[in-house]
Amino acid sequence: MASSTIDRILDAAEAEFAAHGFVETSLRTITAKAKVNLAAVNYHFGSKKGLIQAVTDRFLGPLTENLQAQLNAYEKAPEKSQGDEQELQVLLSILARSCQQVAQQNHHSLAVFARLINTAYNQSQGHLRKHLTHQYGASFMYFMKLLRKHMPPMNNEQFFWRFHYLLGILVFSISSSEALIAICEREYASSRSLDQIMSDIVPVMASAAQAPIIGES
Amino acid sequence: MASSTIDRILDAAEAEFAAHGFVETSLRTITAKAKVNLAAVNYHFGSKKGLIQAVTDRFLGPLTENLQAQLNAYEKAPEKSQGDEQELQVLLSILARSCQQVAQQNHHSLAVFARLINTAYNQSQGHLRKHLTHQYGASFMYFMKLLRKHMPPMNNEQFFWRFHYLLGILVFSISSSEALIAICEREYASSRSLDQIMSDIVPVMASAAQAPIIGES
DNA sequence: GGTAGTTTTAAACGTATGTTTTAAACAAAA
DNA sequence: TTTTGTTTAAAACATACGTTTAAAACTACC
Repeated sequence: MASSTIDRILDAAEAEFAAHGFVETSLRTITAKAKVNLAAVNYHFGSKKGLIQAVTDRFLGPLTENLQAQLNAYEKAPEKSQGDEQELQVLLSILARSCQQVAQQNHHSLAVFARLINTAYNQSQGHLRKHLTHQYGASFMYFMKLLRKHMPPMNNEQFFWRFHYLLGILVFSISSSEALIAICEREYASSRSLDQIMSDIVPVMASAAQAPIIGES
Repeated sequence: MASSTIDRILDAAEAEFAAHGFVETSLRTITAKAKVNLAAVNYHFGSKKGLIQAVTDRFLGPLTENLQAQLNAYEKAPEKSQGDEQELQVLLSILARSCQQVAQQNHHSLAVFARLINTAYNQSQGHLRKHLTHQYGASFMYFMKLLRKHMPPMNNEQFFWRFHYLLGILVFSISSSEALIAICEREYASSRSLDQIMSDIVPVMASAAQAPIIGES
């Protein structure tokens, strides 16, 4: 079947991208791992850039859906007046759980996702970032709106920055998780999973979200 | 003079590395910008990897010196019992100020530094990371020791993770600063400098540092 | 001023990359 | 079975890269 080739390419690409980044992995490595002809990538995805986009879209689509569903359930449930700290943790847990669930049930690599965000924000030009915000921005806007309700009062710009500081924790932790886990095992003889990291960062992000605003914009 | 060539290469490399990352910038771009022959890089630095290391060593050397000096002054000054929150902010401000000072007086790009850390932690192999920890680890260990005094009680492993969560805020903010500043100007018609970002993240990092420990290792 | 050591230069080398091409293999419909 | 459209295959293409080479230019010292 034709889709078998496409899927094998996507799976191999995702794994290699996660392990070595986008630029450092060649189409030849991917097609070799996928046991597919080299030209198949350009045939099915047009270009390497198209493949990268396909890999990330395959993850971000289900993620935004899952996130939206969980946020709807959250808003319906009348578990009010828990305090902002608790509420923030609930919301951030939802985000973390969404990432994990989607990654797990579709066998996706969270590291690819994190590196994509990283790459998107590191590009000065920002074509990838614009694609992401244009395609999936709305879903995350909704999440941000809910999050903001339980953060200290601040203007839009201040919230923009604060949110990206939180994002830094998430993105760095996930994209560095492989190295950090390796260090942890060598240094403390303790094994740690990505799931644990995702749980760990929730209270840390919640705390960071609640840090007082000092300067005026 | 010979050092002129070396310095011009280092300056050009730093600027290009900061703008486009390590892999995406070619030696030809660097040597063209430095107005230097292509072979000069391999002659003076041995390889591209050697150049990257030279660029980062040129920053990290002065940084650790500066940091050490400021930390010594901090420890001598008897400004005790300010509360952990305050003390954390003082320490993190010292780190931020060290980065800014060294970057400014030597005209270095902080973005290069941040991207280097990012790259170091994204490599599964981690040669760069091992070089960094071996070369400059001791200085930062000292900083971490001071920081830990004002954080919730936790074991070594928990502190290891928490510290890297904080690092995520710093690294992501700086390495994405160009994109974030551009978005901010377009979206909120407000100009923001990297100096302001460095000040902004101090209380956020302090808050994150103080987040309660929930799970047992 | 000549000589030894160092630096710069221009050119080439070898290789790895993304992409394109052309034909063959295949699938499904007539 | 023939035909038509789609997918796969092998090969070549063009280019960009890091690196090396060998000679020229330069510098400093005797």
